[in-house]
Amino acid sequence: MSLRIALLGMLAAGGPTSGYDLAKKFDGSLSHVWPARHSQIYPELAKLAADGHATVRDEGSRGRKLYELTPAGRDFLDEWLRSADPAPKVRSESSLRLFLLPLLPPEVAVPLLRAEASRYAEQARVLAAERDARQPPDTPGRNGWYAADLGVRNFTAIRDWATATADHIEALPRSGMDGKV
Amino acid sequence: MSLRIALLGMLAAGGPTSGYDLAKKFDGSLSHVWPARHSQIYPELAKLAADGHATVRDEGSRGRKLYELTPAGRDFLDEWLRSADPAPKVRSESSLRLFLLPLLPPEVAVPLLRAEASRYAEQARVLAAERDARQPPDTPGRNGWYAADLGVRNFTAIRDWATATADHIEALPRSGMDGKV
DNA sequence: AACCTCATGTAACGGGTTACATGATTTC
DNA sequence: GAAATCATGTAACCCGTTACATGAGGTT
Repeated sequence: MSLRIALLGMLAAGGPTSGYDLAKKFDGSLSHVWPARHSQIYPELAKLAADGHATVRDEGSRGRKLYELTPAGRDFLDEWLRSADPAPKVRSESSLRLFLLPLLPPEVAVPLLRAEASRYAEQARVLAAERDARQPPDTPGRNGWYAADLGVRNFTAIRDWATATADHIEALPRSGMDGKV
Repeated sequence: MSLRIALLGMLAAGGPTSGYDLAKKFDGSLSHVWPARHSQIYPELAKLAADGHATVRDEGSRGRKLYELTPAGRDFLDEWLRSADPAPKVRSESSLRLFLLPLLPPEVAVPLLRAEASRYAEQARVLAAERDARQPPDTPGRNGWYAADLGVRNFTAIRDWATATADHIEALPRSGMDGKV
């Protein structure tokens, strides 16, 4: 379901869009939330059209197809957004790694945590620049300012955790057990 | 790969464990990072044993099998933790929803954002209590304090975003366009 | 005896990734 | 005219979810 929602959302936010351009969004801002490849996007767009949630508005050059959201698609999207799933699923390989890094011996874990901290700081910096390039929206939902702001806050929180955790491990008295077990 | 890593990590952190008990962890703290069901865990544990990354140390009553990490499994885990993937994948249905909420008309979006803010505040509160019940570890990697702390920071960041976004939308001058487009 | 929890497994299906495949247009 | 980019699609495989299935041991 989520891929469908993400596609409808992009069509709602950006107007008529081709599969090719949607794929670029899924490789950019959306990649931090719900990544997808063109091989998945094209078939899903076809299903969207079959279900009446989108229509092909134009066929441009090179076989380019512009998909447009239908009222039914918009309703479907709105309904999904209104009804909160109490236990939505998260699957994050990066958090899994952060989760487990403290298992390594301190002299290995600390530098890795510091490296992660600066990677996330950098990602936050880049996203913040993107966010600030767009000015804060005066029509809500337009132009992805809020989405970028969410990303910045997430990256910053992770950077803070990595720094605090590295500091904390570093401050521990050395034991002989090397963090094994 | 990630399921395997998560299993090895849990075996590294908790010593010999049964599939049944591992499944409970994947339903608890790990559910925010890498959820998994027993139907996926049991076959993967069998593969782990087949690949020499874990062994069945004991068979208890009721067919209970205690899996133990082997040195090869530990090496495999360490190697994975040391080598950072520059673009690790995240898939989060909840963030997707937050991402798209500002598409709704302000009078709908603002209450939903406030509801999300209090849900995340509550989640942060619960996790913080769990974290503080365990004291900060004096052996790194033990007892999941760092993991819980990461969760708290994430939830808090999202709550802050939802609040700030609701405030921001609320402060906008009313336009006639209802956030559609 | 009935019921609950512990404990492990399998099978069918759906969603996602990687790789394969093709052709049109633009740029050098 | 060669190469890069635009643009769409399909197929095989892997991973994850839901549902089905079974039995042991403890509780009332």
